[in-house]
Amino acid sequence: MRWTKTLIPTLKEAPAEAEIISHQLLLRAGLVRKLAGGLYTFLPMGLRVLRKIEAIVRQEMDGAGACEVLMPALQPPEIWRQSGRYEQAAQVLFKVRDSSQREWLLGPTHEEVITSLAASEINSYRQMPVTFYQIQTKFRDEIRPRFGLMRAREFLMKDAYSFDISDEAAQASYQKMYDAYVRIFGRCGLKAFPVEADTGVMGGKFSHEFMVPAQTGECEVAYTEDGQYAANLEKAASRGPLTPAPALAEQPLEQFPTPGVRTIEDLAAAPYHTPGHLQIKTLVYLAEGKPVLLLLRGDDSLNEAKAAAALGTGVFRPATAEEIASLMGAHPGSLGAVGFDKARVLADEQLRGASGMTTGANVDGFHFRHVCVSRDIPAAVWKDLRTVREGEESLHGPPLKIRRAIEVGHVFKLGTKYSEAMSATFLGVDAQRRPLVMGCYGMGITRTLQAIIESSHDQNGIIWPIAVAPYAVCLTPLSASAESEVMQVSERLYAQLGAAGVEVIMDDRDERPGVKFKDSELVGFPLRIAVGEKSLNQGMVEFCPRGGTKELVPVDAIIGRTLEFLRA
RNA sequence: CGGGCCGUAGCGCAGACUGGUAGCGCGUCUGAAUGGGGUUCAGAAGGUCGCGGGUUCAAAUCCCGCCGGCCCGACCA
Repeated sequence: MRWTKTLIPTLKEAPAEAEIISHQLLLRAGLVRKLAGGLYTFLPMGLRVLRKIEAIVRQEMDGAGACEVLMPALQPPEIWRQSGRYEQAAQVLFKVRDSSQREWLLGPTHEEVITSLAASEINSYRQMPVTFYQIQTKFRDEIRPRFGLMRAREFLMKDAYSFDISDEAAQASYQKMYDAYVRIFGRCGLKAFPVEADTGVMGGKFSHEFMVPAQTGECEVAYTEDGQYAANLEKAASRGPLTPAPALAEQPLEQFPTPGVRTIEDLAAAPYHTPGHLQIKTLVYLAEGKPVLLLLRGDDSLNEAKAAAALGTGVFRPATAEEIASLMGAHPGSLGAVGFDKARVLADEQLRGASGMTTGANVDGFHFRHVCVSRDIPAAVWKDLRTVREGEESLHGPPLKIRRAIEVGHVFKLGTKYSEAMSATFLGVDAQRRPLVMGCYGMGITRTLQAIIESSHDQNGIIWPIAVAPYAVCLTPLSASAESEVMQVSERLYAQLGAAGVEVIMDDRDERPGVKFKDSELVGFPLRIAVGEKSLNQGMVEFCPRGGTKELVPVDAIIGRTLEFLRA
């Protein structure tokens, strides 16, 4: 490819809309352009990278025994009603109507479609195990598209779905995909690591997310340095807070006035001097419309993913101030569960056995002290509700650390959630009809592209791993005039590199060397071969690996040197 | 959906408070010089100042409404 024949609109300055470095570089290097919030056009360089990632994914999926299909992006709402996700996922579903006002959905994912396919086509245990995958544009009505391709409304995703006759067999399919993911991210030059994850709206038994460490990531991961444990913060568990819950001698419950106290901090300050870990925090939520109290230690914070699991539903929200007042008879700041029986009470495990605690008296301006949780709040059901904190002991001992990361893949062991809902069954060896046992395996292709940039760049631009670079080599003649020796040698090298199977782009623009150097580094080609008069006079051209050191190589040795570099 | 900020040339921004002929840098085009790290000089093109209404002799500027964008939060398969 010749630079003048393609479109690489590089930018000196980063557009104001780009907050994080990878988003800025996507735009500055001319990989994509925004059409509207969360909608991007892929320009030639960006598209080539996307295709490279896709090719790696296809190779590894095929290698893992999966077979490719392509499913419609437009889907009938009926199958989403069948699976129960029409309401569950309503917030992210794009809905459209055809000319006769019939409703359709733009698929955010394809469990329903593949399950309905499996329901009709897979009938016997002889047809399994089988795994299908597809690479498709998916749509999500994101509340807030953000960070370029990281959180877009339309994005490219690889999804795979496995079907098995039993849990054990499904586990094997899951493991194959898990292994394939490790290889895919490795080939993309990403240090992605698996973490235990919450299954969320997908449902299912358990799941792993593949995370790329990045300060700008939207996820938080708790892990131990020995590599034995890593989990999404939504899921992470520990042995509990560093300051243990008190187990003081029981004393009679005592109400005392606390005028003006609204927060945990207020009560921790003078004149009360009751630190957060000696307080009980009372949160009022509405789960599927019904009130429920969630109790935590004063210094702990609620983990909503765990709350969803404890409540058995994802449909819940904090109660409003008015709802709280009418239910409790008191306002936030003075709430408590002592003697309360008008709603379910879920208490965090850390409160089990706690005594000598302080909590709101459910009367504005008053609190209770000497609360013994088991004695005074007997209705409480114990659940894990808290978010772990850095430094706490992990379940196997070493302290937890927390870091931010980008989620690039998510694999789920689904079980029979979808197959049961959609009557996808098969006949086993014993002639018994059973639901298919499923797994699903998502990978954000466009997000992976951006994650590579986020984790591989310097102050001059992107540094593409060879495996996904738009072109492996940027051939850079430092003169554009066709008669010059520089250009003639460049043309010859261009032809020879092409013949040797090297993906090469020649910067044939009539630009000054500085401009060409800056652009090739911004776009991030792994290798630049500069042909200039100075070195050519000594029979040399310049071999400049991106981010490495320049060396002079004789003209007739450069093809060999290049092939050697690309193989390494 | 709540809170905050912003919409002026392709991009980045000034002008607004204090109303009075639309500006700067980058980019683009022309010419010249230059020719190994975003070079220099001269010239040019390019703007319904987001949209609608109001106040005023006069609105990019003040007021009201709408639309769009960004940030924080809620949400996130």
